[in-house]
Amino acid sequence: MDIAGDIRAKGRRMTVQRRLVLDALRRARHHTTAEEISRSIRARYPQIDPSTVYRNLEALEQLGYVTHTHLDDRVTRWRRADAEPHGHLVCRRCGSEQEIPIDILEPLAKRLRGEHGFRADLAHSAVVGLCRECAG
Amino acid sequence: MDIAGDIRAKGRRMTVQRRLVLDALRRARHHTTAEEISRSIRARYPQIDPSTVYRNLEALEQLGYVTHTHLDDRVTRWRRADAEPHGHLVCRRCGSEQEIPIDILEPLAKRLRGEHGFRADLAHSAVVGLCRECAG
DNA sequence: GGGCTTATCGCAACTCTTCGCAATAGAGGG
DNA sequence: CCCTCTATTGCGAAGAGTTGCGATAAGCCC
Repeated sequence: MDIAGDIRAKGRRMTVQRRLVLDALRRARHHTTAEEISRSIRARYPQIDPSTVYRNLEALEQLGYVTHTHLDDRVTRWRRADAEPHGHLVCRRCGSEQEIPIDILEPLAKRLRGEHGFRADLAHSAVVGLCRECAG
Repeated sequence: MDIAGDIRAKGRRMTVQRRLVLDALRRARHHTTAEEISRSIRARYPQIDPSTVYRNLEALEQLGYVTHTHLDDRVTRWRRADAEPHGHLVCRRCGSEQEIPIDILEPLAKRLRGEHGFRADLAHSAVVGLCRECAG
């Protein structure tokens, strides 16, 4: 697919900055933070302002190319939208993270939809608790 | 129960500032933010620094008197630990929040415990998605 | 009550993120 | 290729939360 053309078709523009943000997300293996992306871009292109990175992540999310997730801290994690969705378990004691298949969360999603008409996105936030080691 | 005595027994101290934070949480009906608590205290006692409020919330959480929750924004919500636990549904479009009985989330907690040895605290983070109205 | 130890405080500096605004530069049309 | 429109940018400043540090005062012992 032609991202640039698609973006233009939606009345938005493909700028150098936007492409750099997309590339940084492409290079990143896992979830990254805006601050990390900003630093990696500014290493080569110091003239690019952090606020531009923040705004582009938001714009790219609206356009459907990236999504964000919340682990247990207050930091927003970003990744490409075409990566496969999964859930997260985060230990509140040792901070360890593990990914889990999304279908484990499905029954709950189904129930929330049936009983509350609520379409849950259970990949959006991590499940917080105690991991096997910390629970003892 | 005597909170002051309990705190001292744990080698911590009961200060004026700590008591004010506890009182503010007691007055608050629902989840509040650190910033809100800080403002309400500083209205009467402007000499109390916001950082003191943040540090006290953290200390009181360690001591077991308060807990925090994450809704969909980056803001941490605080409440007394003795309030009854419940889950949250937050609509990512309209921002509406609703509370749900915690036992709806129980089956998932049980499964995560069985399959991953993970003790999930499903009241800790809100479930994000689309509410009935916004899902259409 | 006085002295001692150290948890806690207020302050100042700093980080991360957001916002308003004037300047810039994509993109479509002629 | 030039012109026009406006999405987007960089900058400066403000918000919100965190951290280091010297000063303060809570709690314990006598």
